[in-house]
Amino acid sequence: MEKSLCNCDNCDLKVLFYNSMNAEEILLMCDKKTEKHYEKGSTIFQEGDEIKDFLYLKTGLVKLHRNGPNGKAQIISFAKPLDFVSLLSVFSDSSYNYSVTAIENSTFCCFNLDEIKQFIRENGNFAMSIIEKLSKSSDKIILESLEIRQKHLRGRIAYILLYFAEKIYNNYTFDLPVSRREIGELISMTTENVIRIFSEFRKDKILKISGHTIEINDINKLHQIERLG
Amino acid sequence: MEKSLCNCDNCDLKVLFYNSMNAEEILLMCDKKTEKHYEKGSTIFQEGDEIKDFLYLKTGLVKLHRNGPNGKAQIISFAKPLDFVSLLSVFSDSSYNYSVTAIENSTFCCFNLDEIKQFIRENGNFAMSIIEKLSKSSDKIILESLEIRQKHLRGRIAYILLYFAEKIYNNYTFDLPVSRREIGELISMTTENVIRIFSEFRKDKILKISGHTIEINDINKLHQIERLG
DNA sequence: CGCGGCTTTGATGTTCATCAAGTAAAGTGG
DNA sequence: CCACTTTACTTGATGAACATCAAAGCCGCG
Repeated sequence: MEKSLCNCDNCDLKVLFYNSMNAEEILLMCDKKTEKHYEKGSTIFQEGDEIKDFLYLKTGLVKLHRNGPNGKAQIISFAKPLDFVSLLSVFSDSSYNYSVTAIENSTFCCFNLDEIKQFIRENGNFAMSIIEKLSKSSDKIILESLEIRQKHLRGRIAYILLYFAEKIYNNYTFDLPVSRREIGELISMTTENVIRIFSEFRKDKILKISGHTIEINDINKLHQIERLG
Repeated sequence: MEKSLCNCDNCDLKVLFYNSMNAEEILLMCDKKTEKHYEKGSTIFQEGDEIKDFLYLKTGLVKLHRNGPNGKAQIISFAKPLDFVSLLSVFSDSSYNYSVTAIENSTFCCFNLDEIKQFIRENGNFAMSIIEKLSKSSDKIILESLEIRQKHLRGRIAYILLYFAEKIYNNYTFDLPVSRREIGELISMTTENVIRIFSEFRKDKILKISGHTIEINDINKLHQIERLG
């Protein structure tokens, strides 16, 4: 959790985030920003923590998760670089109603939330950018959750495999960054059934599996299962 | 779908929506606003329609819904007065990715979206109000969807009954504004099972049912089922 | 009156969670 | 480095939860 000033010259966020700022404003913002690094497996914040920062994932991969009232763990979403992480809660509550944990070593850009809010008030274009980004992020999570609710288990597994391949790694061969249990927590099914359906897909020659390494062999069939399952 | 200028003096939205405006700005906004009335059952807009307006539900009850890729209908959420209806899509897309239909006779306050966006740029406090409202609405929908995914059918029915009683009608006796099929579409289960579990709850003396009129007799038990089911 | 949509119940089979038991892999302390 | 513990993975058997199919009654509406 070392802290250091960010070198904004090489910062990918600039294009997106600083769209609406002039050079002077960028410098100002840059000065107030810190970078924080988290090791794989470490907790960024927990359900119930007070919201003081506005966080933006620069590198790595994290999971947003919570505990249901029945005690069952549930993963809300994964976030990859340039996704908001401060999404839910941040503008609607004073404390987080979900936790964030690093799945891979991750770096955050970290702003003071009050300063961000102040800047929203002062800079209309920045406000619109935030609204658009926030809106897109929410839409995506809502749509994904609705889709998963309509799918059978096979469809859900197809969905998550294509998600990793096409949205996260841009490659039909990849290393699963999460356990079978975590996949179950994300798409609302038991660990055993995650494994069972992986095996089915392997037997049907749709996948090659060795440990956490997945190779999707029959992309069309997987897409078909995803759509109809 | 009659149009008329809104009488802002008696408008409930003023407190919430115009929080950040001075008297002059309110008058300006008021001038540009129209009210639209929709009869029960009529369509406000459909999936794919271009987004030109910013809509706010003043009176009535509507459903936000969509069609899954498999062709199955799905209700995303109900919206009651003072809820945003222009929520999903509006700031993130150029066309709606869901439809809105009136469940009860409904009246909307209707603004031009571009003018709203312009006002967001010009008025920082208004921007923050919009962000907070948008954020709260999204959070609610996301959380509800996550909760439903973890519940068994009995828990889902308990959930939706308590939702109508406590969130919509503020009364443990109420008329269901929707069909059994629509309830199924909202909480992802078949019409038959909605009916079956209604019957179970009736046999267990938790409910009295006659047609669309529901009376919740055992509130504690229903809450318990909602939590653990 | 007849048609279509909503409601209800029962019978049936599929999908899925749970339980159990075993193997493999990964971390821990001596 | 090895014994030990824990956690992850895997498969099978079983029963519960759920969807589907079928049939019938009800009601509103043209």
